[in-house]
Amino acid sequence: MTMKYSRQRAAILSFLQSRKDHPTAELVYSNVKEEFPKISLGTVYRNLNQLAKAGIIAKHSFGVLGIDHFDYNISPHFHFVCNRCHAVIDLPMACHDFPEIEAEASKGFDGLIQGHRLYFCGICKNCLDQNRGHDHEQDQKP
Amino acid sequence: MTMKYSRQRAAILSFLQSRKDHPTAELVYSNVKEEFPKISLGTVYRNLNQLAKAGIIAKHSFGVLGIDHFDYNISPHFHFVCNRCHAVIDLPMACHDFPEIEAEASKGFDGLIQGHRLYFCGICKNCLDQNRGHDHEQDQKP
DNA sequence: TTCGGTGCAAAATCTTTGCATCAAG
DNA sequence: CTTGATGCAAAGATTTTGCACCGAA
Repeated sequence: MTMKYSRQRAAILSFLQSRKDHPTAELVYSNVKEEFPKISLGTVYRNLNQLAKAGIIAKHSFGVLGIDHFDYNISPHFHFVCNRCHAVIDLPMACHDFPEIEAEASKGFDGLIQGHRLYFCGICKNCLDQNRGHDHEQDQKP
Repeated sequence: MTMKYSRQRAAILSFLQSRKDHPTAELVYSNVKEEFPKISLGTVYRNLNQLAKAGIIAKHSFGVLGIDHFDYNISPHFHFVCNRCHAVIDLPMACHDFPEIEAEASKGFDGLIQGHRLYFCGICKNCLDQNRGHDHEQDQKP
């Protein structure tokens, strides 16, 4: 199924390119809506999924609330998810794979291990600054 | 908020205890329903979440389809998620933490890193056996 | 008797899909 | 013209919640 040009898809991709955070479909929608007031959320989802399937963008699902995040940066890198505000942030961490991890995981395991997912959790700088010296019962468990 | 005994919750916990896979709420529901035909899915969710919050069971969200999995085994261990059938399987892998990973992730990062999540993906033994020598376009991307 | 638990149904979230129409090639 | 893309609304799938009633302590 070849991909035909569309101004909506171009706008979606361009918006994604302009941000270094990892927008949700809803956020993409509300921003692209400024240029295309009649665009529908369905179109946004269709295009994001299509671009992801084509390997042009990346779709990440961190277990948080079952919400997908989309990333223009498809080069391998690690992510940080804030336990408080759920922001997704790139880590500057050098991206060496940990190949020994998969080798070790294979020991004594019947199936075929093809890859692994690793991401980090904690409190982002914004949230740290916002409430110093408060209690934070609302934090998620690690 | 103290926890009062209920036969439904006991049955849910007992079912979870009987399995070494990681049932979804729906699966817990359909099984406990045999003993309590009138139990509702809402009750199952309320109890699973309550037990998880109390630290009696674990709730895992692997990015797959936004479905939660519940685990009677709360001791730290690693998981494998099948890209084809989405089964969640415990790995026999020795559970040494990789503490150097978090130290390295902190370098050059403003926020506070409190933990990380790591799990493995691939094809489980069942799926490997079921279709040898076929194409597998339906496999998810790593 | 009191207060947490249950069943039921409705709602909240996030995402996908059917269909008539539109527009790129 | 042909086929993919859009907008809209409806439906899916998963999880949560309001409420009246039930049952453990």
